[in-house]
Amino acid sequence: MPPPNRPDITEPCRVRFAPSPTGSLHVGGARTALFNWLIARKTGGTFVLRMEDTDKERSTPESEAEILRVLTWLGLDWDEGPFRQSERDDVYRDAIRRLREAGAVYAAYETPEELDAQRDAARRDKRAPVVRCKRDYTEPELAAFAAAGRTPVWRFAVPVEGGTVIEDMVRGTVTFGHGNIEDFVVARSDDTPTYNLAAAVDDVEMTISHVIRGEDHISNTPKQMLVMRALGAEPPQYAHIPLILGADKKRLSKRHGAASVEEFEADGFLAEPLVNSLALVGWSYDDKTERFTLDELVQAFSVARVSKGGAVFDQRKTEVMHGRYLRMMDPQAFEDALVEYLTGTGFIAANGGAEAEARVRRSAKAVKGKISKLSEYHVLAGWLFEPYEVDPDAWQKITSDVKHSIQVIGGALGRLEGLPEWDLPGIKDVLQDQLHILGENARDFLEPQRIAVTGKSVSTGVYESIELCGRDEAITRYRATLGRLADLWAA
RNA sequence: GCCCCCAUCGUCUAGCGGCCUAGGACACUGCCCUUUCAAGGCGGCGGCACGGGUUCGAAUCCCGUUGGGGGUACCA
Repeated sequence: MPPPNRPDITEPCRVRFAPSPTGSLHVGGARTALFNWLIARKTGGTFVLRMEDTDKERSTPESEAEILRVLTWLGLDWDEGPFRQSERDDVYRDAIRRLREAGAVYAAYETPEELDAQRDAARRDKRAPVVRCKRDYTEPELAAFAAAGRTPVWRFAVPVEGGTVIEDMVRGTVTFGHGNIEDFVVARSDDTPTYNLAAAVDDVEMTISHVIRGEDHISNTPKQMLVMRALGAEPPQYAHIPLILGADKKRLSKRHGAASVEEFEADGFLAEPLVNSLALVGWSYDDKTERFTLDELVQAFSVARVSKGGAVFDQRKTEVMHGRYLRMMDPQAFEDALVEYLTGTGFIAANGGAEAEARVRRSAKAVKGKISKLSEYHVLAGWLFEPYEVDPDAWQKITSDVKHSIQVIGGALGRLEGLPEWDLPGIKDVLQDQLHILGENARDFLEPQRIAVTGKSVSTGVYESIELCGRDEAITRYRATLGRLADLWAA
């Protein structure tokens, strides 16, 4: 579409998705992965997957497995990796060694208290709370530290002058003055690398051409660029995409409801329409088009059209779009997806296995026209699996005008009993005819029928429900309802 | 506090100096439907944060204010 006046990626690129395996895949993370994947596929580039698990406390193999699983479920396949930073220690060690040789880093022995004091003092002075550590220890001092078992961290010696500028593909030129960047730690006292070191080294080492990541990383970017340059490498291009927000405009998190892809999956969302919705958070194609298949997204996506501002994730809209997707799906594909979902939730097993599956399959068509996510199946068709019972709210509706209900339900029952063939067209014919005879409007006539056969005020379509219920059961239900109504009328 | 970013209907957005009396989608709402409810169709409500510039002309460019967000660790 009308290409905005912003840089784009058109050449085959090497991009990466680098989550830390500390939980399930977040909607925000999924969207970052998606944007990277899309641009890789669009340009014929390479999508690299890298686990940033340098935090041994919080990283778990379960989380990694879950992230891989969800990425696969979403349809985002990777070309290289998953690499694990925890397995690349030698790479970082070597980088730190080179940094030391170049004089770009120094050993720092400050205690946490000393660091706090330094930052507090700066804050009181209304200056940036940056840490600059002592570098000119004497031999005896160093010997004393060693004797006391104190091991240093290695800090990057940030230049005192100047600044680092990012030519960001979505934000434009962003400059950070070196005076505001502290001498950040690149290696912990136990010799393990920190995020800023590992990420910088890996992006260089994996020859990443474009780093597309959340805006929350933008203040790390100058640090990583400094590391890269000290290592004699040119930084890649950067594109910092806006954060996904909750309704309160804060970064989307679990307290906003469903915040992980896993939760959407469990709630009966399908991957393709979910990806469609995810793509539309912080990106748009033009002033109208909103429906995209995965392939269409690959064609249409461009980083030049990524928006700058944070975007509230509208779950309601996601659901509505999802419902439309379901309605337009191939009937057989929908049926299979439904069965797969209900098998996964244990619904089918809990309701008798094969027999229940057959019933689900028979009801799929009727459900398809109204459902917006698969977890709603039980709302529409749950009655098919339960003993007949009229819900209180439905009973209230039907008894607000008992006489009318008896007339309408009784009339329909008579016609249904006389049906030679129990099929949808026949049921429809006969009920519509009855509707004519009674001179009713559809709503007043059909509502009681729904309740008579399903016991619910919300369900699959009336005609479909009657058909699905089966002749004997439907007639039994009609008679039961009519009986109760008659008792009420007599009283 | 300090650094960085952002700012069009409630929400997601189109818009890049005149096509804007600001377009679409979701939500909300009214009506229609002898296939009814949470389906569908047709309408309606609703926005350029504010103040200064620049310009013949600004939602679009510049400055400031206000508001929101992110960062500020031996987390990533």
